[in-house]
Amino acid sequence: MRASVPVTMNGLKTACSQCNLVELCLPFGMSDSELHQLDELVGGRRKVKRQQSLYRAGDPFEAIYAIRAGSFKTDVLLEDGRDQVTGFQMTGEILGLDGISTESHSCNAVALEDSEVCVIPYAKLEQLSHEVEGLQHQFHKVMSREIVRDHGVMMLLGSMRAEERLAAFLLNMSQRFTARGFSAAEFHLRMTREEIGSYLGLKLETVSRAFSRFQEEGLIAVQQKHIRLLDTTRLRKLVQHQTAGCGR
Amino acid sequence: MRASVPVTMNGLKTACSQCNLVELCLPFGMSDSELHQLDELVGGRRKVKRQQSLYRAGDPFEAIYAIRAGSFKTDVLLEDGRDQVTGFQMTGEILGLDGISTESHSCNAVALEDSEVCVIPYAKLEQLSHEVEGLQHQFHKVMSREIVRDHGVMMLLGSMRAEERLAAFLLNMSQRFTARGFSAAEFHLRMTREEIGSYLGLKLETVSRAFSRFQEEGLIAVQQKHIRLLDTTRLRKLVQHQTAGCGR
DNA sequence: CCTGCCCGTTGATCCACGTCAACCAAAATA
DNA sequence: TATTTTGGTTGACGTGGATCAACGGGCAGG
Repeated sequence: MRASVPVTMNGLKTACSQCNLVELCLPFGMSDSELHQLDELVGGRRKVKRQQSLYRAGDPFEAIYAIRAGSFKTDVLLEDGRDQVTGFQMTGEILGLDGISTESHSCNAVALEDSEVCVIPYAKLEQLSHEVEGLQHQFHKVMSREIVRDHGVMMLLGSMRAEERLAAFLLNMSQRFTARGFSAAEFHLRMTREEIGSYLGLKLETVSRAFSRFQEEGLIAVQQKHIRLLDTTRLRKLVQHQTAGCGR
Repeated sequence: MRASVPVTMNGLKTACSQCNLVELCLPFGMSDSELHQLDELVGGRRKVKRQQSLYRAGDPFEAIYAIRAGSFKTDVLLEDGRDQVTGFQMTGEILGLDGISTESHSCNAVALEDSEVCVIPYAKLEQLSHEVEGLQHQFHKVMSREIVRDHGVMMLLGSMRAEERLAAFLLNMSQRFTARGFSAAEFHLRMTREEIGSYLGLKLETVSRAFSRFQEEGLIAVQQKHIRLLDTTRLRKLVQHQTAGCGR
């Protein structure tokens, strides 16, 4: 072991090569030597307290962010007050990609709990992409993944019914917790029913009712924000096919 | 004028520097000298007949495509047959970005009319991005724009009512036709009511009724797929605020 | 301990949109 | 020309989820 292990404190230099989130984050799949070249990438860290914004719609775009700890939601809002949660982000995921197109952010990123991010100055990313074979490609993959994910949400919003949407949401969360080494069957949601509803295009009451219904049916066990998945097979069936019969 | 102007035929080399869509397409904003470096970018052209696929979900990803002429829709489908149109694309717009993440396409791209695309081999794009200052950035912008667009659609699907969605759709089409030098107030839709409905998360009957209602109210004139916008101000108001009163 | 606030649950009612069905026009085919 | 097919419109009716409203539990602060 080396002496100079990066310390988790504001302002201190962060090294991707020393980070245990590397498997989930931007440098995923890069070689060891490439990884060391990336140690220049992160400009610093930033802590964001629960309910605070990492950035807001309209803010000038300067950097993208990799979540080191905690979780976020992103949302857009219309002048009339209506808003829409466009995504929930967990450790290792990248925030801020929306800002590249107009050089200013088009949504708000709000911490769902006390969190910390790595600040990746966009100019530095572009520059390093020229030098480090593999970074460019990896970054493209991250952006492309975001597009594919958004298409999935569009599918969900455009052609699924309430319970199908919630089932899809729960399975997605489960899968992402699993990827982070947590239990696939038992987890703690950091967002409120209203936020889930906004994301799924439903009212909070509908979300609550769907939770209750799933519980009645023995699909899950709900205790506040703590969720246990009891029958993922049936949950999966629910997403793709509708409860049963109905054929078409 | 030079003699060697590129000819619009299959297999013939296409040069971005000679293309009149440059303002709308990937090379937007690049300098003349950069533009000439891009003449290597396009691998060739491909004609796609109406109703035919440019690529299908699952196809291996090799290239992205710039639309030279015509228009496309992209859609995803669930095993149970439900499908969702995720977007409509016009000349100058880029198709295929979804394929980068998994190295295989995640949706279908279908021509809405006889169309032609420039094939941009992805490997060549990555390579040229290293050499041509500006191409990388421009490409990032294109991807980011797609993400922002998708968020807009999520907003629409998640928190707007039928007529608001259609109004937003019409205004968006108008704006894109304008950018291409066509009339802002009068245009021809290439897609069916069902495809519009799928995109907007509505049934075709609902789309049809909304068209009729807009016509009754003097907002638009509809004649089959030919649309004339008569009162864009009220259309815009409809999108953001709901018809009138109703407060919250 | 009590108090207040936020969040979630549940019930009753309403309505926007889906569903089902008939019909028609335009376009494709013969 | 008649004939089928495809896409669009319109009406009648049903329903999933929104809305409105009451209530309750967890938790922070006094």
